[in-house]
Amino acid sequence: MDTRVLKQFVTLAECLHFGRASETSHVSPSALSRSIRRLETETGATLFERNNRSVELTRAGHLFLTYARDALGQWDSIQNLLMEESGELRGEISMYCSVTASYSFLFEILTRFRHDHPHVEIKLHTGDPEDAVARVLAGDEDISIGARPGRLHAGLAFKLIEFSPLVFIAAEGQPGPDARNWAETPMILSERGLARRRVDEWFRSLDVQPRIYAQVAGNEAIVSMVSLGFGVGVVPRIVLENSPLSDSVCILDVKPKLKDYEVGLFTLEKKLASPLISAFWQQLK
Amino acid sequence: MDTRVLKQFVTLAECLHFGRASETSHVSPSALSRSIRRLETETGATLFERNNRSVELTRAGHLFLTYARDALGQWDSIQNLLMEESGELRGEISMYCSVTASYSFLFEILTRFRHDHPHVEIKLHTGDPEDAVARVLAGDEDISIGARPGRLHAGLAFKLIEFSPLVFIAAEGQPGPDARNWAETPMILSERGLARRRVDEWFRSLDVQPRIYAQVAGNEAIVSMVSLGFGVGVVPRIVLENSPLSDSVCILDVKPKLKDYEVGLFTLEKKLASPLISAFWQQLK
DNA sequence: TGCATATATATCATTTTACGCAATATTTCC
DNA sequence: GGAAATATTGCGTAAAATGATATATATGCA
Repeated sequence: MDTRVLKQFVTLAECLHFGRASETSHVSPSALSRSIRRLETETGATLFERNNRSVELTRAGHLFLTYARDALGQWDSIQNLLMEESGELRGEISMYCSVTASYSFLFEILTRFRHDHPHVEIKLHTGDPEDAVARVLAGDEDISIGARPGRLHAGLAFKLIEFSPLVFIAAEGQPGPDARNWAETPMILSERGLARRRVDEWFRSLDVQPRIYAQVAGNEAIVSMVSLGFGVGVVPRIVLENSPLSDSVCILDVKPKLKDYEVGLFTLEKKLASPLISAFWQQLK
Repeated sequence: MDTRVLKQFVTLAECLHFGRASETSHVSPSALSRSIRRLETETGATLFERNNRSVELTRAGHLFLTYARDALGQWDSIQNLLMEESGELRGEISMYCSVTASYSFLFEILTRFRHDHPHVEIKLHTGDPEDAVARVLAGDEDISIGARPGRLHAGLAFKLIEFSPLVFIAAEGQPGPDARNWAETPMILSERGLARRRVDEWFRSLDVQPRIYAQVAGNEAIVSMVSLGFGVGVVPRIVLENSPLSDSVCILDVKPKLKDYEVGLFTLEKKLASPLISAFWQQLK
């Protein structure tokens, strides 16, 4: 069965933009354009009212969207049903995590999972772990790995893997923490996200205006810059433990300590109904 | 959307025979075999338990069959819904009738219908009109043309087009009916069907054992043989009216007359729910 | 047991279909 | 009025599906 066209249609109906929709669907814009056109000739209805500047669902398009969502849901259901029937899981899970995560615990998790369910394919995407929650919420990924934020978004499920202290690091051979003048220390920080918020708060509590040398995305980049002596950075300790540069930096004994990262898995609660996601989820712990 | 594979699956599930199923689906056996296999790898379940001698639905196959029927039904529904929405009919109707029917009233009917609904394709199959009812009942065709049988099968809808007398014909220049000795007249009759039953009954009422020269399928063949002087035949008059051989034969004034044929359209009552079939049906009258 | 038949599947050449890239046309914004 | 954005089309290529034929295997019958 060919569900791709239906998925493409739904994607386009949701973002109303051929370029973005084609990207999400992993096809070229021209291919998407032709798929939609084929669908339209096949149904005999115009599904999108579009000119070169805007895309809108027609009345018929709305009707078809309801159908498409339904049909895709039922296809999923029968897949799951047959899966249960055979007792063997099949399908695909998309994951998102940082490079560090993929090197450390993910490797072990995936090895075990692959052994138990050899027919489930894992599509792994790596990137800034600060996007972990957003990507799952947006539906871009089934599961992601990241740090638990203070408040969990409604409908979001979280499973703790381990605690990892958020530590200050400096290049090997820097002056000790007591001698440090924070207002003049060049800092290498995340552009955004949980780590950045915690550090900002930390400086506020000390009533110090930090001197920010660089704002970067991704913890690995922070370690690199710190090891080169550009300044002091803040990363989860687990990043250090998996970094080839860990010998070039040292952890500073800073007071007060930053709150530990709670590293774990995110997924949408509703996705736990899927046997695949559920199996992955259950296996942990 | 690709519904062909699902249709093929349902067909196979119903007849449990690759050869016949492939014929019904208008593909080669090898293509069907591969389609099913693809479906099986895709779902990860064995849908048919088969060796070179028998085909059976597995448990998973039954589940999938339910799904497939449902999915096809919903696809039909959305097609119909969009059709109503646009007010323009699209799709395909399969028809079955005799060559004579296609030459006579069908031409006019189709011309009109095609004008009103240019996007509806008519797949016309011709053959022995005695099969008209059976083919519709078997689901091979949406609509067929033939003579109304004495009792209408349950669920079968019939719409009268016109009455046509069932007449005895002989080659031009044969002796008149009064002089005829029925027991010795070579008869050219249908192998089976309504005409044959009526003729058999007619002979029985005369208490005569007919001398059957040939039994053929198709009224056109009867006219041919009669015109060549092989004997006396019985056909609906409409066949004569559309036959290039009509000048070579003459109608015998036989008593008692056979009951008129009620020529008309057949379809399944449930198919009248489809906008396409319904439109075709409504247009007549 | 062995041969003929039926029938699902594998092989291979061919046709059909889908795709991506680049070019095009059209709309909107400045 | 020009520039940027963006859906679409043409065209060459790659992939997929198909049909004809061959093959393997199971069944029935002598």
